This record gives sequence, C-alpha cells and structure tokens, in this order.
Amino acid sequence: MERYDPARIEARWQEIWQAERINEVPNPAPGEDVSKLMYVLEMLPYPSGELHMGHVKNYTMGDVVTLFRRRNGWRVMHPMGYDAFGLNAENAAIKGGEHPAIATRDNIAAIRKQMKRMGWSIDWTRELSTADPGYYHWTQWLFLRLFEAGLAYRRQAPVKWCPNDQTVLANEQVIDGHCERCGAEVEARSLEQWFFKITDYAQRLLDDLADVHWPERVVTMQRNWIGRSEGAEVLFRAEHDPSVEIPVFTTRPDTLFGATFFVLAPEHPLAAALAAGTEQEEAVADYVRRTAALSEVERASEKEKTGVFTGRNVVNPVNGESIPVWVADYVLMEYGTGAIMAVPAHDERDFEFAQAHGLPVRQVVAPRDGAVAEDEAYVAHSDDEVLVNSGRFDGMSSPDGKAAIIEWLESEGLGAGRIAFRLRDWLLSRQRYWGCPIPIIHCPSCGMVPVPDDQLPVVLPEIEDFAPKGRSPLAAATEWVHVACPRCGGDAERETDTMDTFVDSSWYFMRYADPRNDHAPFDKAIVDTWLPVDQYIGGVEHAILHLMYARFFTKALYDLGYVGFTEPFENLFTQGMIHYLGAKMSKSKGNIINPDDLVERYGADTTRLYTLFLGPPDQDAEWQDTGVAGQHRFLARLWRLVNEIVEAHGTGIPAAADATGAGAEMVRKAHWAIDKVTSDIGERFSFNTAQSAVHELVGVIQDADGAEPEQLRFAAGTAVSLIHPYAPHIACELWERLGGERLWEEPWPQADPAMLAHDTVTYAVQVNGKLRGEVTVAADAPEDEVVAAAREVPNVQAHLDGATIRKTIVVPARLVNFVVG
RNA sequence: GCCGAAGUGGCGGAACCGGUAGACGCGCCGGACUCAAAAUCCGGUGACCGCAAGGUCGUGUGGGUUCGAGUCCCACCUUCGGCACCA
Repeated sequence: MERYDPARIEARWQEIWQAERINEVPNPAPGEDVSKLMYVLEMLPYPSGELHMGHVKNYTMGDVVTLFRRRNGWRVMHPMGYDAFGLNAENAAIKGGEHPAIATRDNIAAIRKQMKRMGWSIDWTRELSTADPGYYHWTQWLFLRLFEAGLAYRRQAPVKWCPNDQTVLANEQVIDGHCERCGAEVEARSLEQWFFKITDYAQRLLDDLADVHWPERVVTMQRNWIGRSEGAEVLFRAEHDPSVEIPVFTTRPDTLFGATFFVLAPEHPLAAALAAGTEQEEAVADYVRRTAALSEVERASEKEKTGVFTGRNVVNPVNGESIPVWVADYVLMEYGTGAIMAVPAHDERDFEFAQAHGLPVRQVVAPRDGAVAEDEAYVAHSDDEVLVNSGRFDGMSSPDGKAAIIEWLESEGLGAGRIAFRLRDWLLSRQRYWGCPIPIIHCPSCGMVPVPDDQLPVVLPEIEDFAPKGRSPLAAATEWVHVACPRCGGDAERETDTMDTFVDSSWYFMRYADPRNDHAPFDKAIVDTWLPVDQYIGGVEHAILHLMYARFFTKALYDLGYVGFTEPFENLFTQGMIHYLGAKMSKSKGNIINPDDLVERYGADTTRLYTLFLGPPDQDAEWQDTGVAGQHRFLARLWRLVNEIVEAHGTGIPAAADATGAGAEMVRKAHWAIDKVTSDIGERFSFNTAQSAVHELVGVIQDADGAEPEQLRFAAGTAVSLIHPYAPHIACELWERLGGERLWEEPWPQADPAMLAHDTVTYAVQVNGKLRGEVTVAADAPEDEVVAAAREVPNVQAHLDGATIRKTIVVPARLVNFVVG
C-alpha cells in the first residue's frame, strides 16, 4: 500500500481548491439571502519575518471554525491581510537593511507563501496590506473625518517619550514605565502631538462591554483600563488672590473637612505662578526642573514622597480654612485636574506625604462606635462609618455625607458631582518614517488645513536616512514638505509625523468587506451586511490596545454615519501563548519552532492538528516535540485504515449504517463522535477534545472485527469527515478514495439521536460512596431491577453483608449508591 | 497593594449540571515482526499493600456542606497574567 505522503497530497488539494476557487466568497448580490452570512476573522499578522507557532495556532483555529461553519450551511467570509507599517521594518532599514517598503513586500510574500502552504481557507481576493497606498488612502480619509468632527486634535501635552525609538508613545504602549517595543525606560516630555478623543467615548466603551460576548478577563481588563471613578470636582481659591481658582477632583467629598494641605502636580500651570514672588519661588522652580528630568519609573520608585511648599495657601470652601499648597510629583497632571486636596487621615499617599513633611492629620470619618484609630494611615471606607469633625455634616454616614456635601457644593457654586476616567486620549502621532502620513498641512496664515480629499493619499516620500532624530524623518524630505496651502495658496508645510500603526488596524476588518473600493473606505451597505465580526480570534496581548482602539473607531464611525453598528467584534476568543522549554516561545528567547520545519517533516495537516491538540486553546500551552509525532502517527493510521477498508471492501460512503451485528458498537461510536465533535467545535471551542473523540472512533474502527463493509465505510467516512476542519488535505484525499467527491461541499454529518442510546447501560455500584463494583443492565430496566441487580454484585454483597441499608440512591444510567449504617 | 486566571499521573491534558478521577496524546516498560535497526502492531503504565480476589490512599493546603466533592462554601498557600502614586 502506498505510504501516507503529506507533501504530495497537500500540494494536490491546494491546487484543486485554488482552481475551483472554493475560498472566494463574494459579497451577496442585492436581494440575496443574507441570513446565513458569517464573518470569521483572526487578528492580522505583523509581517516581521516569518510565521511563528502562535500564528499557526491562531489561524488554524479560525480555519477550523470556518470549515466547520461552511459545512453547516454558513457562507463564511474569512479574509487575511498584513499590519505592514511599523517599527520593525524601519529599524531594519536603519541598521543598513533594505528600504522598509522592500523588506515589507518581501516579508509579506514569504508569509503569504507559508499561509498557502498551511492550506488555510483564506479568501485571497480580499487580501490587504495597511502599508499599501490603496489602503492608507482611506486611513487618511477616515482621519480627516475624525478631524472634522473634532475627534482628532493637536495640542501641547505631557507625553511619554521613548529615548531609544525617538518617538512618543501612547499610554497603552508603556508597560511598567518602559517602551513596549524596545524596553527602554520612558521619559516624560511636553510636546505638541496629535490625539484622538477616545475619552469622549469612555462611558460608552464601558457600557457596551455588556453587549459583547468576550472573555471575562478581557472585559475586566478593559473596564480597569477605562477606570471610571465617581466623585466631585471642588473649587479651591488662592488665599492671596481669590480670582485664582484651582479645581480638584476627589472620590471622597465626604472627607473634605479633613483636607490639611493641597498639592499640585509639577506640570501644573499654576505651580510656578503661585510661587512667583514668594521666597519659595526658586525652590519650586528647582523642584519642577528636577522632576521633569525623571522617568516614570524613577518617580514611582522614590522611597519617600518628595515635594516643596509653594509659599501660598488656598481656602477650603467647606470651612474657610486656609491650607498650604505644595508641589509634589506623586500627583499626576494627566488625571483629574492635576491638583488634589490632601486628606492624610484617609488616604495612604497623602498620609505618607504628611509624615515625610510634618503636615497635620485630621480624622473626619470614624466608625460608628466612636473608636478613633490614632496614627492610622487610612480608615477603610464602609457604611458603618460616620462623619466627624465635619461641622453640620457630623453624624452622617459616609455615603450620605458624600451626597450631602456634593449637594451643598452645587448649591454654592463651589463644585459639582463628577465622574473621572483613567482612560487618556489616544496619542496617535509618531516621529517615525514607516507609517501612514497624517494628511494635514500647516499654513502660517490658515493654521491646520486638511489635505483635500481629492489629493489623497498623501504618499510617503522617498528619503535617504531613516534614523530617528527626535523629529520625524519625513521632515528631511523638503520638497515633499513644502506645499501650497490648499486654502490660501501661500507657502505651507506638511505635517511630518506619521500615525501609530494601531490606527491602521482600527478599521481593517471593515475594509475586508469591500477591499477594492477606490472611492470610499467601504460601502456602508456592504459593511453592514457582514459586520460586526461574528467570531474574532487573537492573542490576549491585544486585550487593551487594539481591541479598545477598534471599538473606539467603530463607535466614532457609527456616530458619523459610516457604519450601522457600534461594536466591531460580537464574539471574541483569545488564545493562550505557546511555551517551549519553559518560556514563552519567542524569537528573542531563541526558543522558537519554525512551522516550515514541521510542515517539511510532517506536513501541514499534522502541524495544524498538533497546534490545536496542545491543550485548551484559550490557555497557555507547553510545546512538546514528541507530541507532533503522535498526531502524525494518528493521520498515518487513519490513512492505512481507510486504504485497507477500500482495498478489502470497495468504495461508497453510506449515509447511514445499521447498528447490528459485530459492527453495532462501531456504528454507535461514529454517532457518538459526530455528536461530540459537533458540540466541541461548534459550542465549546474545545478543539483538543474534539480531536480525542476522532482518535477514539478510529481506535474502535481498527478493533471492529467482523463488521459489515457498509458499516466500516460509514464509520471510516465519518472519521474522515469529522477530521476535515483540522486536516483538510488528508480528509479530502481519503474521502475521495472512499468514493466521495468534494468533501468541503458535503453537509456536516448529523448524529442520529437513536444511535446515541445503548441497549444496555453500566452502573457503578457504591456502598457508602465507595466504588465496589459495576453492573450492566438493560437500558430500560426499571429502578428496582437496577437496584436488585446491583445488590447481587458479589463484591457489593460482601460489603452489604450484615449491614442495614438505610438509603439507596440511584442516578439513572450512572450509579447506585447504598448507604448502610 | 488592587483586579483576574489557574493548581489533577513522569509530561500535555480529560472529567461540560455534584455522580465510576486520570479520556485522548506523549513518554516509559514488556512482547511480536526483523540478521539488526527504524517503522508498525499487541499488552501494561497514579501511589502503596497483596500470589490473587481485593484493599487503602489520591485532584495545592486546612476546614465545611452532601449519600457522594477535582467540581459547591469558608480560610489559606503557590504560580501566571493585567494594572499600579488614577486622589
């Protein structure tokens, strides 16, 4: 018999699929039934070099879902593209490599080849690259629509700067104070930058999490990132000049009477102004300069909270008390108002600062029993606490006091209830070359002028030197930079920053629906028929960044009338990472398995099979080299088995077979496997256990001595059919050898409920909860017969001997438990 | 510190609703085939006691609920992930 030769049969079927264009799924024509349209999408790859095992796992998962759904009658769009702008290609160019465009083109070609070799059911007619002018044309167009709507703006702001990559970073790209790309410690700078007003959407981004079917941990991470806090904004005035108003945000307005000092962030515009003319002027200037030079990490790791007195006081609006104003870097300019009222009795940080600088502590909330904890840093907030030392609010519970004080502030015009979010606006500009140019022209007389739509795309200029210099390398392309102002015609300059690559990937899933549209990013009607994405699959590392940005974009485009849905991804599945030799598989650690080597050695089918056999797909999994061989053995066994059956019994795949004679159990097992695989793939995303079920079926077929040819061909056909989503090449080949035609056009097999039941059923028999034996009875035996049979089991009898049965528990079709006393 | 996930054989994991713990796969041990090896096939494989029948123990730890707990409740331990001076 011929050997299982994956290379040959995989090449053969890939050719057939391509020739028959089975993966090309056109948009529905007007009037066509759209009730069974489905959009399955995996996160697009960043073409940095070659595919890694994480990609293989990700795309195979999506492929299993796609093939499974298609055979269940769904018309599934399954596209692919490349997140092609970004630092990797650019950094390679800086090191003397090829032009980023060339390197990217080559990388894409290599990845595309690998993807085709994997046999994934991708609709290549929808392929896109975010670095293609035909794509970023529309990224720019969308940017301008957001700009017009006031959702993209430019301003001077404290930002995070990566000294290594020489660019600013979004808040989301700073991990523990370090650049997420290169790991360098991030610096604080104040620069004029472009932002998207994602904060306008904070509440909706939070609320709409209720409408999506996402893993709880991702939802939680997004909730925490948005970080909603309820409290109040309270107006303090400078004592020496009441026209100077400084608002603060607090979540504890009930502790307002406990404010014993006041703190401004070093970046606060009033810091220097307040100190001006006092003897503290120089000290404040010094402090501001010193902290500005510190990185985030350095600031946070200071053992003692630092700060200086400004020489000025403010007045507490609730009691008229004068309290000193300090400047300290534990207060962040970016959150709230950049200024706080400090209540050391009820806030650990304020307490620490008070201790370090000898400031008073006054308790204003105490337990109902009156016990006042001396020198306590922080009294926990609970409903059992009441306000003390708080004038007319004394005795109120903490929540009541909160409400009452807010009400009073509002009536006096001194404050108001307010909600603060941790979420900051999305800093989208980058001082780098390989990205989408921001389509804005700076005109000395007209200001910021959008590039007119008919002049889009603003194509990246050719430059010589890609090295970052603290400003965008595009600035060196002087001919490109100098343009006539579209409004007044005068001399003007182009914006030279490029966009964060996360902008590119915030709408790509919409473009797939209408990828060749050259007069709009997409047609609304077409996008609305396919989207939202029914099943999105990707790495959990994007739980915040990409997924938050894409949600923001979708909502903004909805508000602007470009799409008819408010959430981009209906169902999300986040896959776990692959570990190898005790660490995350990654290039930098050098512990990678190259998918090409596996495909070369075992074939694409085995590789696909094993990546999903590793364990639950949403959890991290440990790669085992020998495990791959096991899956290859399984396919070789299936190959041999089917070929033997065809040789011995001929071809033809019966739609059903009787559960009679020697093959009865095998036929039932086939139905059991259909049932199990269908729910494991379709409902549970339990790809590993679905495979196990097919393993079991194949094992039973191998052992089915004396089964009828019909039964054997039915069972073998079922096994082949069920493994098809995982291993489509061998499945199509064996299906054909069994006498079938296009397996991908076959409806998914249906389990016959009658076949899932058995004539007999085996009960576990327990005495006092301990297993003492088993008994097999007719499936329809009444309970008393089951109990009687169970008592007769010799070992059970021995344990019941001389004891009184106090209770008998029967779980139908499972067990009998005798409780004896 | 706060939030979240997870702890099951030598290993990856299964047990979906509280009902026979360890499916499936890897590895290992033994056997068949072979001059030999590879491949393949067959058998065994949680620990301990026992010739066997069988018994005792066993899902991170300690309690609890229940006829019965890997699964539910309480308290802890460990690991991983996220956030982290967010007022």
